[in-house]
Amino acid sequence: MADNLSTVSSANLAEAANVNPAKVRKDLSYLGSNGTRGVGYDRMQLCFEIRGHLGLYHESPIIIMGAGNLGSALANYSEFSNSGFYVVGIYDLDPDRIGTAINGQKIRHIHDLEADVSTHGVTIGVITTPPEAAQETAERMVAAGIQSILNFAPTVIHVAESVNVRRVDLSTELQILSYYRGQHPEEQAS
Amino acid sequence: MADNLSTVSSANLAEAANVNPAKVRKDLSYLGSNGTRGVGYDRMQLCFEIRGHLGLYHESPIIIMGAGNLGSALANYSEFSNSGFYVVGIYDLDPDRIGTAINGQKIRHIHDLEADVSTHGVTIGVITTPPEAAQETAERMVAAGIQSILNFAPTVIHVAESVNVRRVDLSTELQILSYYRGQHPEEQAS
DNA sequence: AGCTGTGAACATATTCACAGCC
DNA sequence: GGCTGTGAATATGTTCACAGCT
Repeated sequence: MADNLSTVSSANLAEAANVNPAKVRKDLSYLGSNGTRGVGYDRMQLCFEIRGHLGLYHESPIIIMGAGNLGSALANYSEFSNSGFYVVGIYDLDPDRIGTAINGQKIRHIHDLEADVSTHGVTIGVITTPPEAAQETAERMVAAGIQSILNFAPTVIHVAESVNVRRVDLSTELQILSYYRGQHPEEQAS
Repeated sequence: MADNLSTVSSANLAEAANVNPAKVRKDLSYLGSNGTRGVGYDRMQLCFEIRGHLGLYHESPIIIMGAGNLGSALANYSEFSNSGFYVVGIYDLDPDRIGTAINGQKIRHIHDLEADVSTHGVTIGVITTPPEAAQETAERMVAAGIQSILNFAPTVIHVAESVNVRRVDLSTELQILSYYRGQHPEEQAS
């Protein structure tokens, strides 16, 4: 790791990310050939290129559906601002929660959703509702104009094919760990 | 979907999970052949089989490192109890938080970690610390006897190969959505 | 007839290995 | 000499398609 300051090699990156150097090179090659043979990748150029490809130069507004513990945690998640996202609203049905502020964000009633989405041009929404409300919530989000959904509720939601859905299930993650424990001593990620 | 009550077909399951029926069958076949040709899978037997394979018949103790918003949210996450996990301790360094209770769970000082892990025989730990503390925390967990780590900190941690690590990065999830938006109208998950 | 279980076909992802450039 | 970029080789994952059981 005799680090040159302005440059980084696929081997360096691979070590940091716990992956194979060839994979780093192949993946980066899809963004165009930005490295210099015999030298490596220019750090700044690489950052620039990656951020560009991820669309992080325009900050994207997101909404959070459900102001329970997880929704509140996400509203406070400062990492989002470093990653090109900002929360424009947190929505709930519970009258006790509505109007309460989380990290400067007022919790809003779900009937403000449609207006907010169109005002701010939001296309990404996060579901942190209880599982039984997730499907209905998803449908309402889609109807309001949301195109991409990150679903933390432990349910599979069904929406139009054109809507992008990713599911993150915390229990499932633990179950996967639990399953691998003792069975496969190999690393599967990092 | 002419549902028989005690039996379920790979097509039923596939529809619910948004995947291909053949995949369901192939996956289930790894647990042994539990279906009946011409009929389907017996619901109860299937549940039993899957729970067994995931090791959910013995409840597993877990610990949570970091009592910030996310750690607190996880401590309250009721779905864990339905999935075979229970939280034996939440640990933090902040003196203002220690002793405070979250959902009946007292936040404990990190120096109780080693004793608690060995007393309860904990093998799974969750990291919800700030990123700069994650590596150190992971090392301490491993030294205490933790064998599987679920890492929510936006950092890649490096530990012995024998330790199972899964990373869940909330910003990355959004970035993936953001990347796919507009590019691939196909579904990638559910 | 209906549905599982699975080899074979296909698709995708990862790694190797080396030519080509600096 | 050192490191990228990439075809070819390998490994893994998914789907097809159908034989075989009920």
